[in-house]
Amino acid sequence: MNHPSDTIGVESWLKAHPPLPASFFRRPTLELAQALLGKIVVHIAPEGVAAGRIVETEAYLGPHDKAAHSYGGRMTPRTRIMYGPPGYSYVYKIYGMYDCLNVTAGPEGEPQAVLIRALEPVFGETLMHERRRRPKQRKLLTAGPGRLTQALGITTAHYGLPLFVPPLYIACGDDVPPERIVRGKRIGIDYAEEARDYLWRFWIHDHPFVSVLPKQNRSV
DNA sequence: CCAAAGATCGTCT
DNA sequence: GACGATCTTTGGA
Repeated sequence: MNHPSDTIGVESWLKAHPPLPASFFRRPTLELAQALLGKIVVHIAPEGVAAGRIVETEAYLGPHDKAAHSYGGRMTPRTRIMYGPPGYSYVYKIYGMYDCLNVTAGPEGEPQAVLIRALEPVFGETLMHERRRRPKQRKLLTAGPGRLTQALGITTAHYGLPLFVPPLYIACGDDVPPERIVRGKRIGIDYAEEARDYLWRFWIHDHPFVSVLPKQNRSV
């Protein structure tokens, strides 16, 4: 299967989408979760380059957030990277079979992160299609945290990498204006008591690659 | 279209 | 030893 984006030279595409600076990540986590919308996740792998625009994120705010892996200040080999500086990859395995990509956030010592929940394919779609075992619906390539990591070839082997240098980085893309950002409750954390109601999920309004469309929406 | 169930293993208790 | 910041498949309406 061929795709128009594959005909663009890899080198010229990469040159047009350089990494954002480390300073980009240095802002309050709820702001970062929104600032990441429209930016592009790029992975340069041996088998090729794949990239997607971020259209959905969730913020996890550390020791006081019952839905966060770092709730209560838990410090384990898995959560360690969240205690470091912002802009690093926190990749974890979920349900034994899927990998989820997070961007560490907040200043050093504050174990916070932003989960990347959905992308819109922008480069290397043929490669993504292969990695995803050729789904029938294009949306199934990258709509969902487990799907997008599989499409981009991201695994727990990429744990702890800086996301402002190759081979895995966040590239400049669009700034999404506030009026196009919608917020709602986070997905799959019903056990988290009061934290289940926090509106810490953000997505681009009406975007076709958003993973789940909830009933209770609210503009930012 | 939706709900239910199974898959499968790293991580923490 | 239990469970999950998920996804796929299946079966019924």
